[in-house]
Amino acid sequence: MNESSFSKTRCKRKGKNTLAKRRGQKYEQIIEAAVKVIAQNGYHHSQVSKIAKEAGVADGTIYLYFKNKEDILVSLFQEKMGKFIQKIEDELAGESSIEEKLLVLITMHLQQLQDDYSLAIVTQLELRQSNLELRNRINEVLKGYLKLIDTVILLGIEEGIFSEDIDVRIARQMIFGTIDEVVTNWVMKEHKYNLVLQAKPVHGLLLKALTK
Amino acid sequence: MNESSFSKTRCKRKGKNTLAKRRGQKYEQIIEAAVKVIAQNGYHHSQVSKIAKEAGVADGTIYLYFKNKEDILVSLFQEKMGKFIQKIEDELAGESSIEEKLLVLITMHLQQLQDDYSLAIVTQLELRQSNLELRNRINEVLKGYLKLIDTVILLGIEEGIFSEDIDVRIARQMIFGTIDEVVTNWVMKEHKYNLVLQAKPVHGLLLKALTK
Amino acid sequence: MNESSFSKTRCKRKGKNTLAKRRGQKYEQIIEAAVKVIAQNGYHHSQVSKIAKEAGVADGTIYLYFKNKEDILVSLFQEKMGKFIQKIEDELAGESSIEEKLLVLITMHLQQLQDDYSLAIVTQLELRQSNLELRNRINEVLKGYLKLIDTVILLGIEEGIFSEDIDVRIARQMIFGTIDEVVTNWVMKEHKYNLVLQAKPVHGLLLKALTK
Amino acid sequence: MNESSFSKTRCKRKGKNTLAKRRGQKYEQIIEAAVKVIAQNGYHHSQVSKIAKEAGVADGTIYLYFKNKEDILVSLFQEKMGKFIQKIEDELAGESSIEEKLLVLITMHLQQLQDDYSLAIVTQLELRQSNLELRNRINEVLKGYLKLIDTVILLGIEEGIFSEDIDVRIARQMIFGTIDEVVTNWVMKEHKYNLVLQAKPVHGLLLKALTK
DNA sequence: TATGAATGAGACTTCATTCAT
DNA sequence: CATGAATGAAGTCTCATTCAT
Repeated sequence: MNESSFSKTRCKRKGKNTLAKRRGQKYEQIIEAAVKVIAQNGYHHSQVSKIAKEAGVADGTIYLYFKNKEDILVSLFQEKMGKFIQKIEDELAGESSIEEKLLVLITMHLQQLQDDYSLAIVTQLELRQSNLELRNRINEVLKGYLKLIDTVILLGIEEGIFSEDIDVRIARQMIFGTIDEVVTNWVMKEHKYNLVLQAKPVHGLLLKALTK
Repeated sequence: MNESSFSKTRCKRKGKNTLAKRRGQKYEQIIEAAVKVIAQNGYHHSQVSKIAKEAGVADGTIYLYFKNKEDILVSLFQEKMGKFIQKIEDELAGESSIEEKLLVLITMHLQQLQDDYSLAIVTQLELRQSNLELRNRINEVLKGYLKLIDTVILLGIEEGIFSEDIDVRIARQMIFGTIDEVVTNWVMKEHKYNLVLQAKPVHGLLLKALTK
Repeated sequence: MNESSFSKTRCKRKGKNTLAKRRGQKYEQIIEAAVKVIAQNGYHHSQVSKIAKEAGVADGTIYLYFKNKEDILVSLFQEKMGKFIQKIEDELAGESSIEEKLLVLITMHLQQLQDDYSLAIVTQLELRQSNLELRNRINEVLKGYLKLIDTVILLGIEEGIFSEDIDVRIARQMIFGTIDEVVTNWVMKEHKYNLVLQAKPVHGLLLKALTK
Repeated sequence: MNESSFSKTRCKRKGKNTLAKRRGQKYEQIIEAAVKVIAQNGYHHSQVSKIAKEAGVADGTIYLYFKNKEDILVSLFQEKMGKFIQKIEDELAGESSIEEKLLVLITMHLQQLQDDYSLAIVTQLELRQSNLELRNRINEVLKGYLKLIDTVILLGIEEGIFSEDIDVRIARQMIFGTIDEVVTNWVMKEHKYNLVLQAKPVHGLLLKALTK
């Protein structure tokens, strides 16, 4: 994910052809199939028919659950990112010190992508191969995560641990940019090393940059 | 650019049409046209015919200078990135202190992309919409820049300014990831603010992270 | 046909679209359209779109039934030649004397092509405008016919009518080469005379060559 | 060659741009290059530029000696066939008996193509991949050879050796069709056996067909 | 004569989406 | 709800030919 995408908005549709049923079992099936197929074949070789086959449904069925192909991608990102953020938020709540909170954020970010390599490929590489419109929608989804990072930074400043001179936006871009870059490198190196082990040194550098 | 691409390799062409041609006026014309067209229309709407028209040459002429459409992109990146790095290297040579060197690197990176918004769009957004093979070739090109960053980090450690505990790879990922994220945000916000002004605060944070 | 092509092999298609489809009505439609279009316009001016239009289907539909353009040609040949041979075989079974069998073979060969001038153009002229790979596949199909000719020759020898000194391969090449040349000439002369009437004199010469 | 092509006619061209210079050294070079390139790469992969390169001339130079690409093919056939026929005619003159003449004709036909495998590929396979117009021009060239065959047949009848009931056209088609088929088979079998050795049995069959 | 860089028309094939069943 | 056969628009690349030098 680039720091440019994340949200919970859903396209509304009216009348009979609404996608109200988005919560069916097939909806999940298709999302999972999409992650798998895109991770395996790459964005440009992931035809709707291939996703449908992997999901065990007919091509046309896709369009009962998603407006179009792009909508699969955005929904995929929304689904996965929603859970991604939720987990981090839950974990953060249990920590008291700001240093711990930052470590947890970094660790959880790395952990979750290490645990789901297919998802990592999709978020770090394949999902970026999209047009501007799609990227903007993805950014809406990403915003939730960025706000979470902002919260941590602001809390650190409030508590007097982080310098009050810090430009929050830039600090957030540093945190997200660094972690994102670490993950992308890991993916491109075909995850040949332990990603979560990078959390400690990353935490060290970022904390040093932020603290008074 | 993702921290994953940069080099000087040139693809070979068969027969008479070899590298010699790449120095022709038309070669430059096509590269410039490609940057403009891709920045304007996005990667997926930049047909070869559109680039040819913008360059003022026939469609077929493109193929006298480039192996295929993808080759235009890679060459574009090589061409532009070669100059991009060269400028930074030149500027770095003039600075003595490591703090200044880091500031110059950040500033030049931001400056060059601010000065060429079309190029910024292409490197930050459009060029990432490529398949894995293309991305690997781009990464080769990017390597030169990453090595440059490594050089600065190692120098800082040598001089006793940066902590010797620093993991160079991670430090490099932080520096590149942060700057890259700053630029991408600027591009996605449609460059409504001065990008170079971000250099100072970015420098402040990164320097703080690295110094003993 | 050159003495070099004939078979029943079917190319495989991946996924759902397998041979089942080849029995659809559209499959036949496309084959018939291809014969007509190629006979009228020549191989090199028979675009897929033209064939699709003649068949009354969309361009893309062609690719649900055929792997590519070449596959239309091979399938066409297989389809038509299969019936061609079958008819001759059926007719031969009804004849007792070897002389009659040879006459039937010649007559049927000429008759069938005279009855379908479009097919004659395609087999004698257009289908030979293909690359080596295609020609080899066509030859596979043709083999069935050549074997049929061999059968007749061997029977003649067995029955003591044909000389046992005969080189079967050469005799077969004479029979096929002669009939093929007669048909090609008829086609190139724009079928201005009755082709079947050539059967008698051809039969006379060939029989004389073979008999003891 | 199909029994459908051969002549000495040359397209006339007027004014300065005439191809009067067709007898230059380069003319021969290009013809030889064309035979070699077409035999090696097949008709469809024999671009004008490839022939030019093989001939050691510039692409444009081709057009000083030939009207267009097709003209190279026709000229090639004319050149080669002219010599082909001449040789057979010369040889025939030395023979007295009609049986000997027929044997010489068959042998020479096979011999010349066996001696020049590149030419055999071109005449038996590649040259047939042409459009109707080209084929008609080639047939004009071939006529000379067919007339030669007719001459032998008529002589045989005159001398009372061949039956006077023979249809000369059909006899000629049998002779040419048989030899042509024998050669084509040899080429497609990648000339793995001695072609000239086929002359005797072919002669035996044809002579038997024709004699009283 | 000779060159060879430039031209530009032309076609195969893919694949997201629809809709009759 | 589900299907999957059918659609048809759209784009990359080749290569015969030209023409300024």
